[in-house]
Amino acid sequence: MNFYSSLIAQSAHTKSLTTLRAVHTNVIKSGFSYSFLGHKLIDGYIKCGSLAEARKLFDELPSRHIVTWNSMISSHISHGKSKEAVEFYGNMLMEGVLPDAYTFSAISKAFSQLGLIRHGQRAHGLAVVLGLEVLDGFVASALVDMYAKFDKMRDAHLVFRRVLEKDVVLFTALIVGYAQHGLDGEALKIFEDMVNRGVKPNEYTLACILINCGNLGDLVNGQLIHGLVVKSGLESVVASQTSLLTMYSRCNMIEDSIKVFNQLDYANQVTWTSFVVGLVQNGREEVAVSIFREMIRCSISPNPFTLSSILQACSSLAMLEVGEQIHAITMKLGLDGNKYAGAALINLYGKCGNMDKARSVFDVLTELDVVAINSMIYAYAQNGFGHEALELFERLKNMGLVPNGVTFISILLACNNAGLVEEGCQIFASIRNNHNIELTIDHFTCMIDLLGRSRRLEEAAMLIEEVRNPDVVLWRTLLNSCKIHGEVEMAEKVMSKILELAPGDGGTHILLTNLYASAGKWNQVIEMKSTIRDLKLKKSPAMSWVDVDREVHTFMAGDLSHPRSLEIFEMLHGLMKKVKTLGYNPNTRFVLQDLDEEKKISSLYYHSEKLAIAYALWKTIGRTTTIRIFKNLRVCGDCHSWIKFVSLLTGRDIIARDSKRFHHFKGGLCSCKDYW
DNA sequence: GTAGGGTTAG
Repeated sequence: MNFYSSLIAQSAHTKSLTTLRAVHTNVIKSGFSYSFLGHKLIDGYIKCGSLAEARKLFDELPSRHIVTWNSMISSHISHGKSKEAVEFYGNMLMEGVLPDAYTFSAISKAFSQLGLIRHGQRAHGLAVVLGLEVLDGFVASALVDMYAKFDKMRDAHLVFRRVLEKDVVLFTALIVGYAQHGLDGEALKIFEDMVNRGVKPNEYTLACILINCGNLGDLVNGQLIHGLVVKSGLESVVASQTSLLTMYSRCNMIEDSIKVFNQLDYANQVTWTSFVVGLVQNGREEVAVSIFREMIRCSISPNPFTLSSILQACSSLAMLEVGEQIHAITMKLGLDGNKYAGAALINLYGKCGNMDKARSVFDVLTELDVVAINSMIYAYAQNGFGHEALELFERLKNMGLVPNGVTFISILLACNNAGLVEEGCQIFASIRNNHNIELTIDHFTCMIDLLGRSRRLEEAAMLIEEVRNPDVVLWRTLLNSCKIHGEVEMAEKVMSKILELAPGDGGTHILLTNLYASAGKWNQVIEMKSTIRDLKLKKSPAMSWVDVDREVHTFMAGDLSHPRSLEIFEMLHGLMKKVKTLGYNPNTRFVLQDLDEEKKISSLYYHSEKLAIAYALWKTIGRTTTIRIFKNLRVCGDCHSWIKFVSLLTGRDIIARDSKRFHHFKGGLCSCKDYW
C-alpha cells in the first residue's frame, strides 16, 4: 500500500495523468480499499487537473474526510467552478460534516464570485458559532474580502475589528476593499493604523497603498511609501515597481514614473501596460507609442488594457496609420471581440471619419455593454449619421441595457449634427422625465446648440434660464447660433453675459467680430478689432494640412510658399472653372474682411482647405483613393460647398476633419447634410 | 494532505 501511496504522490508531483490512471487501475485490481487510497487518488487527480475524475472517485468513496471535502471545494473554485464548490459545501453540511477554517477561507470566495450574499452571511454565522470567525486569521480575511466584494464595507470593517491578532493579510484585505470602492482616504487610514501597530506591510499591501496615494494625488505619502518599499527590500518586486510608476504618473510626476521604469530590470505585461497608460494619461502619446513598440519587440503581448490605452493615444493625435497597425495586432491576438479594445478602435475610426471600419469593429464585438454602444453612437454623432445613431439607441434599449449620461450626450449630439431637431427635443424631454439621469450642463449645451442652429433662438435662450450656473461654453454656443442667423441684437446681449463671466475672452470677441463682418457692420468690426488688439488677443491663423504618401503638407490662406504652388494654382483654377459649370457659386458672406466683391471672391479661392485639396488632387491624379485633409479651425461655408462640387466632379471621396468634426464628401454630398 | 490579500482599461 505504501508502494501505491508513493506512486500516486509521484504522478501527482509530475502531473502525469496517464500514470495516475494506471496506478488507479492497479489499485482496483489489487482489491485495496478506497478508504486508504481514495483520498490520495483524489488529491492526485486534482493536482493533475482532472476535476471530473476526482469527483467521480469522490462520489464512490464510502466515507469522506473533511480534508477531501475542502480539497474538492478549493480546487473547483480555483478552476473557476464556484457553483460546483457551493454544491459541495451544501452536500457537506447535509451529510453532517462540520466545516473548518479551511472550508470557510475557501468557500467565501465562491460566494462573492457568485454574488450569493445570503449564503455568505449564513456561512459567516456558522463560522461565528464554531468560533472560527475571529480566532483564525484565514477565515477573518476571507470574510473581510467577501463582504468587500458584496459592497458591504461596514460588515467587512466589523469583522476586521473583532479580530484580536490582526495580521498583514487581514489588514491588506480591508485596505484593498476600501481601495476598490474608491475610498482611498479610508485605505490610507487603515494603512497608517497598521504601521502604528507594528504590522509590517508586504508587497501586496504596498502595491495597493501606492495606488491609493496616486489616486489621492498624495505625492508626500507616495514618496514616503516609496522609501518604505526600498527599506522592505521589495524594490525589485514587479508589483511594487508597477505600483510605484503608476503612483508617480497619477501624481502627474511622469518623469519620476519614467525613472522607475528605466531602472527596473524585469517588466511583465502589467508593468508595460501601466507605463503606457501613465504616458497616455500624461499627454506623452508619442512616447507611449514607442514604448508600446518596444513592448512588442520584447515579445510581451499587449492585453485589452494596453490596446485600449495606446489606441486612445492614436485617437487623440489622430494617428490613423499607427492605429490601423494596432488594429491588426488586436486581430492577431484574437482580441478584436473585446469590448475595451473595440470601443477604443471605434473611437479612433470615428474620430478619423472612417465609419465603415468603426461599424465593422462594432459588429464583431462579442460582448456589448452601454459604454461600447455609447462609443459607436458617439462615432455616428460626430460624423452626422443621426438616423444610425438613433437606431443604435433603440437597440440599446431593446437589449435591456440602461442608457447613461454619456449615451444621452451622444444621442443629442447625433440629433444636433444631423439637424434632427424634433427627435432631439423628444429625447431631451424623455431625459427630464427619467429621474435616474442627472442632466448636466453638457446636455443643455447640446440642446441650446440644436435649437439655436435651427433658428429657435428664443427657445434656446429660455432653456439657458433653467441652467443653474451657465458657463462660458454655454453662452458661446448661443452666440454661435446668433452668428449663424445674423442676430446681432441677441448676440450683443449674450456677449455681455460672457464678458461678465470671462472678461477678455478671446473666442467671444472673435465670434462677435465675425458676426458684425457677416452682417456688413464694418464700423463695429473695426471697433472689435481694436479691442482685440488691446486685449492682445491673437486669432490663430487658419491652416489646413494634407497627408499625401506619408508626407504632410501644410497650407495657409493665399500661401505661395509651397514648392509646387504653380501646379496647385493651375489645378485650382481648372477646378474652379469646372465646378462653376456644375453650379458652384462663390459665397462672399464668408469673407470676413471689408473688400470689394471681386477681391472677396479671389480671397475665397485661396482658402487653406482649397489649397490642400488642390495639391492632393494634383499629386494623386489618376488614383481613386480618399483624400483626407485637416483644418485647425472650422471649415468655411464656401469651402464646404466647393468641396461638395469637387467630390462630384472628380469622383473622389474627400474627408475633412476640422476643429470640431469630420465631413465626408462623396458624389456632391456631405455627411453633415450641410448642417454643422 | 487543504486556505486568505495586489499592480493595468472605456
